[in-house]
Amino acid sequence: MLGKNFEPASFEMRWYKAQEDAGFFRPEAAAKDAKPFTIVIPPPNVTGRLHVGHALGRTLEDVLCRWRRMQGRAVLWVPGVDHAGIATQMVVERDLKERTGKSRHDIGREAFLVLCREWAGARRGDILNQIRRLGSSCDFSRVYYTLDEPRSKAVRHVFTTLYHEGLAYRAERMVNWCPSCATVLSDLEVNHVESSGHLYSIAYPLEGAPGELVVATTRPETMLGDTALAVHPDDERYAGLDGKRVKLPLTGRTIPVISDSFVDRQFGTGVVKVTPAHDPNDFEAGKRNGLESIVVIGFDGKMTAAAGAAYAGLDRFEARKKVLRDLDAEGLRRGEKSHVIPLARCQRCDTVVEPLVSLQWFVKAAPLAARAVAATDAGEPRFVPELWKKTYDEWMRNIRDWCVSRQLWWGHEIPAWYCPDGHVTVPKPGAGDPVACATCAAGNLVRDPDVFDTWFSSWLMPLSVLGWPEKTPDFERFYPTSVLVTGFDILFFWVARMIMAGTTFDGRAPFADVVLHGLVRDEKGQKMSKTKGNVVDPLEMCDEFGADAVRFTLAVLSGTGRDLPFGKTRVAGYRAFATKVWNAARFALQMLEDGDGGTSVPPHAIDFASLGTVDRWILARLSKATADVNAALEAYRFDEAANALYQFFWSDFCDGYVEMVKPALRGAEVPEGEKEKTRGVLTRVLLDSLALLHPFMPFVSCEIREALNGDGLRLAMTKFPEPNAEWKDDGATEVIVLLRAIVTRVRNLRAERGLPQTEVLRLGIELPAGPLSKEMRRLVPLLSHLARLSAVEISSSVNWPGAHRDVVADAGIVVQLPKQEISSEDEAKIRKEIEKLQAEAEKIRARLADSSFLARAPAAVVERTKQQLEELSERQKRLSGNLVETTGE
RNA sequence: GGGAGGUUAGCUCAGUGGUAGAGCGUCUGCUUUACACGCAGCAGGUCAUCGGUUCGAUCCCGAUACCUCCCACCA
Repeated sequence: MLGKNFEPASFEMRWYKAQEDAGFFRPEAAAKDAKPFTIVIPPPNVTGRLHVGHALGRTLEDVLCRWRRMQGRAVLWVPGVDHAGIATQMVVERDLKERTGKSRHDIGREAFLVLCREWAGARRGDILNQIRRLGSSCDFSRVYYTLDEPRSKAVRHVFTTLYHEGLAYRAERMVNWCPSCATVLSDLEVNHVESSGHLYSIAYPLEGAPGELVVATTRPETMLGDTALAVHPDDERYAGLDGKRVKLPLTGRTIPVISDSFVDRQFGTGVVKVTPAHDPNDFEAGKRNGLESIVVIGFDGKMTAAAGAAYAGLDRFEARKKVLRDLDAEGLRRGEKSHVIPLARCQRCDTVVEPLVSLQWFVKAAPLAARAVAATDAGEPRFVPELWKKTYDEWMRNIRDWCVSRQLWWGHEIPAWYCPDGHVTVPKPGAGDPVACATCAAGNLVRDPDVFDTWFSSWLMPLSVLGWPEKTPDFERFYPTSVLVTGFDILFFWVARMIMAGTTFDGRAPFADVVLHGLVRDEKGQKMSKTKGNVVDPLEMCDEFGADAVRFTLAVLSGTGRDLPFGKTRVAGYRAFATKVWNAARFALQMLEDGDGGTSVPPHAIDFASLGTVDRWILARLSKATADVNAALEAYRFDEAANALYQFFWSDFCDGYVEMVKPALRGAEVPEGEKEKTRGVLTRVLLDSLALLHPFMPFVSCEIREALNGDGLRLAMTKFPEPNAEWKDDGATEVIVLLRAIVTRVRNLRAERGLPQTEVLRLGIELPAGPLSKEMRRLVPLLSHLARLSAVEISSSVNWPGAHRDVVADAGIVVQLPKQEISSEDEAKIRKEIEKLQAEAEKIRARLADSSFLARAPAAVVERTKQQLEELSERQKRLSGNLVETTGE
């Protein structure tokens, strides 16, 4: 029996545990020869707490997994956790500092790694339990961790393979350096933010001649490392300057003027200062022109000794101020103006990234991208929604090499060794650590102190999670995976790279489909952020409204564009739906009890043809809803599936069927056999609805089913409903639709005329003789009950003088109202309605008078248009009649 | 600078080449023995603007305006 109040917290976790304990979440629960369905969870960071973005992804994945599982597939949904290199290291470092005041350098690498391992170990279970709280049916016997042994093997295998194929290389390049994180970053980890800055004009006096060259720069502090000025070769303003020298202010050095076509003559003065050590453009220009490179900013973001004694040790931004002051003092400033500059900032700590030259490991991306694009062009994987393929293609086309080394301690160590002479030794795939240099056979090798970018383990995910490069049984059976569900924000970081890895190392795309969902925002559409204080905690929402409601809400919202406006009021709205389901079940239980004193369930076998109209109608609707839900899920339209369910259950089942069936179930005069049949249908519709609902609401569906037939647990493994071709009855549908429309019109009329809802009326329905009229006549008692009618007359024409006349669908209706006179207000309303109908009719008449319309439009459309006109005219005529008669005009 | 997307009811958004939809909200009635997290009903939209294609356009095409987002080493 279900309690009067719907309290999800009282049963949700109980059902989760029962399902997990029963082993349902393991693929072994399915038949041996079942077709696999595989999803790998995008691993949340160990340091993190589950946020709404995760909740969305896990919900959509769980809907798919539970749905496929009910269809009999061998579902493997692998959960996992990411070691999150830089994020974890920073958290542990901060914690260490707070506790002991020490830095990681104070305690050393080994001791620090111990702390990281402890930290991650302590956190790992939390995030997994948070995933459980949502109801996610992952196979927790197969949890992966991106820094565990199998994953390390895969990482090493991939890197060594790439190296020996010439696709991984070590090079000195200008890279993105974060002085605060003290590591290099890949291009993707840098955000370009437009910010207002200044463009400063600085004079460089000519050497050995009067005059000066004025350059415009946004970074005056780098001038200390200038090794040339550059002008465009075709710029007449500066013709003949090539080869001359200028004095570099503040340094005492002189530098040459060179010509190079990379200079934009339109920008600034057309003269560019060249700082090969601190600007990517200048780095290239320096190489082209054989210029010296002077490093004046160090990896700590402070000026180096090479910047001169006056500046050494100064922070780069302090140095900028001092350079400007000093230039002022020397009278070499030539003005400044505001200038919008795209500043590169560290994604993690927001520090301004410094372009610096450094020796790092890179992966040659173009060949990998080519393989990936070849696969996606062939539809492997398919993008959902498709438009993301464009973005992906665009990025792939312009892909640049991936810097994969990081100057961190926490992560996968790079399997590269160096001998005293600096030769690089990378073992062959599958080989152990080298003992001697591959080039010179020297013995004392030193391992590269750096670790890999976290994404360098993530991009192997579907492969490594299933045991690759070993040919494990799981890999053989479950790879490639079925679908990847994730946010579009990591399309490049992760999705694109996984496709590259899959197509390169295995030859197949790692998943058949990739579903990219939007980003969850707050209810007003604002981005959630701690500083704004608008962060919604999905776990708190689960506690307050139930995980079922949270999941349903996320599923419904997932269809909307790029943003999902999520918040309390919305979740509360869908909790109301869960409550509705709960109460409908309580009603059904009462009805079933009334039958023979216990909650026995009538046999499932339903003899469709022998059923009453209402029963046939709801089964037809159920079949349709079932088809819609299945089709929507096939297309990853979670919103459509959820809405179809919501609409069917609430409008058709509760508001329609249940209300129509009450008199039949309660009426003393109804034969027990009929009641029994209806109880059978009621039960069947409810059970099927629970099954349809289960992927979205895996808890309340079980709880109710348990009360209904004592078999709640098995719901997770019950066959997912299929549309039933036999449950189709257009006649029943037509008459019920008409009946409901008539009921609405009568109720509406009462409200319009200010009659109490309890006022009993007489109704005439004008229908031509035929099956519809016959069916309707059979439903008179039901109609009378629903619309509160004292008498109903059905015939091809009903002539009740003074009665109100109207049209509903194809039927004319005639209502005897107690008050003949209508208020002026109502009269105005009717007149307005008539005017609307007239205008509409005019438009249609014009269309029908148009010879080209008649000639070119399909016959069916013309026919329908004519019908429309008739209906409009009929309704207009009837409504007008009401006015004439009642006002005596 | 390059690219993608958006503009539909008060709000958040679906949607279709042939008389505009949902949820929430507003309003009006209702203790109708499953449910006020409810029932019943009403109201509310020249589908951003201007052109074009079409018998017909909210939907297709082009332009404009405004808004988002992504990518990008030009001082």
